[in-house]
Amino acid sequence: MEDQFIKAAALIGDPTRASIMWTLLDGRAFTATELAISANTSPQNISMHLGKLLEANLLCVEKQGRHKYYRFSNKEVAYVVESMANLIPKPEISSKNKPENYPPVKYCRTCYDHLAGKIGVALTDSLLEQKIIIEKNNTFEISSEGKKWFSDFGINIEEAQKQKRIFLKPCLDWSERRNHIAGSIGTLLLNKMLNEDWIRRTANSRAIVITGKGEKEFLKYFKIVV
Amino acid sequence: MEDQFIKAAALIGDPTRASIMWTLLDGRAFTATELAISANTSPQNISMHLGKLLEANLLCVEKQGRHKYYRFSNKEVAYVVESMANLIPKPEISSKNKPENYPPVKYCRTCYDHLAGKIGVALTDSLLEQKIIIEKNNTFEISSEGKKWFSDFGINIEEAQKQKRIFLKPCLDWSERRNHIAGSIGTLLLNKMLNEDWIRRTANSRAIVITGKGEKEFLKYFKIVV
DNA sequence: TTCATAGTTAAGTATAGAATGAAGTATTCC
DNA sequence: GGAATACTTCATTCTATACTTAACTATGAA
Repeated sequence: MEDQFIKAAALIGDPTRASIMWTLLDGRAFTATELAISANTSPQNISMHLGKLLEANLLCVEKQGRHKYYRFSNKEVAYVVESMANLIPKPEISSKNKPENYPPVKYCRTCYDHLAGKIGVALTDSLLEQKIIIEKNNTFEISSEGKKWFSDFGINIEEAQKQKRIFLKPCLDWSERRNHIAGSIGTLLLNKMLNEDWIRRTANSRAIVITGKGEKEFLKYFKIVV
Repeated sequence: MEDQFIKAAALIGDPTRASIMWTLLDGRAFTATELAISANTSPQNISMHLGKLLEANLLCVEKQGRHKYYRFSNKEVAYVVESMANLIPKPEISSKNKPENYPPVKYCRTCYDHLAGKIGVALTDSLLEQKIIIEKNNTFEISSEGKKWFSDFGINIEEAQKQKRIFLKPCLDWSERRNHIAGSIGTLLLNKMLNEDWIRRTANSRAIVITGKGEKEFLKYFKIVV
């Protein structure tokens, strides 16, 4: 048991492979070349490392033409990477270090498969404020008014509740260190916003950008000034 | 940000340091010598590695005479190690591989600071069965009868609820892959059982043993045949 | 068909950093 | 006091494995 644990740790512990995992935390699949670029190494080298991660079942791969798309093979792997990201000490935000000095990734990013960062926290605050969700013993619950709200918003709560994965759970975000909504509801909200073009993913980064439409909608639905 | 993540990953990724973390997952503090023995290496080497883990704030240390006791410096670190342990593939349990063939650690162990393994899962099942706790959207809640039960059992719910840390949360155990109760209630139950000598910790292992008294009490309170 | 791109495989090298050996400081116990 | 134990520091050695160079297959486009 212990030796298997050590193997898993060593696998993620190599700098190049850690860089791969960091990139994949985004939740999207990346090609070998993209991963080589973001890890700043050669294609041969990344190929070797991806081989090891595949072998250990930490990643899975999908072939599309001459491209190969790599992603985490399951949630458990993402949890490891997220929990490691959570170890990173929060940077001191003094009046000198204005938000503008930080990369946008800090303010609007996805956390594996849900919305995290400042926007995720603000969104959660707004849902709490509007009593759409309520906090109870460090978990979130959807209120009865909340159920109506989600349905109006275009998200089928009953459907989501049927899914196996945790329905509505808090996720301690490593950049904000505040709970925000993860779970299937988090995923549904994220997808809804992507589909409706409130937000767009950026290439090669876990950051997302808010569109003009998104700005208006965030204000309207969540009273969030972007 | 990424480089800090990579450093953290590399820190845990070294085999000797991973072994240290594995041992500390127990939740207890260990001396440098104990860690050297369990990691099967020299005192000098363990000292070097402990220095690095301290430097990175993954561990903290408490001096007691000529001994130095090392432990995780916070919950976040334990979460990383637990989530990594969770990656270990569950061994196939066929009729040939009888439970007896597995080391006791699998059946009765602590999970950082609460009761895990078969006994932890059985305990949780019993609490659910007796409607002391109820499952709701993948989280646990204490019923009103449950509050009385805990008070009779000698655990002050109101006091526990005041504590900052998560009060009652499920923990996916890596050996059983079943939810069981973690959080402050988990800790209180564990401590109660240790104090009342239902169970005892074993040296140099995360396993715990059940005492004769414990056997009777587990049967009486939880209908668990040990 | 030819060229370009995406990715892999294999053999050889280089180096980071883990382990070792020797020598030191504290602390406890007799 | 002296011996034993717990732990650390530093200089040196060693080695696992990440990375490189080179040659390969496979897909797609011109």
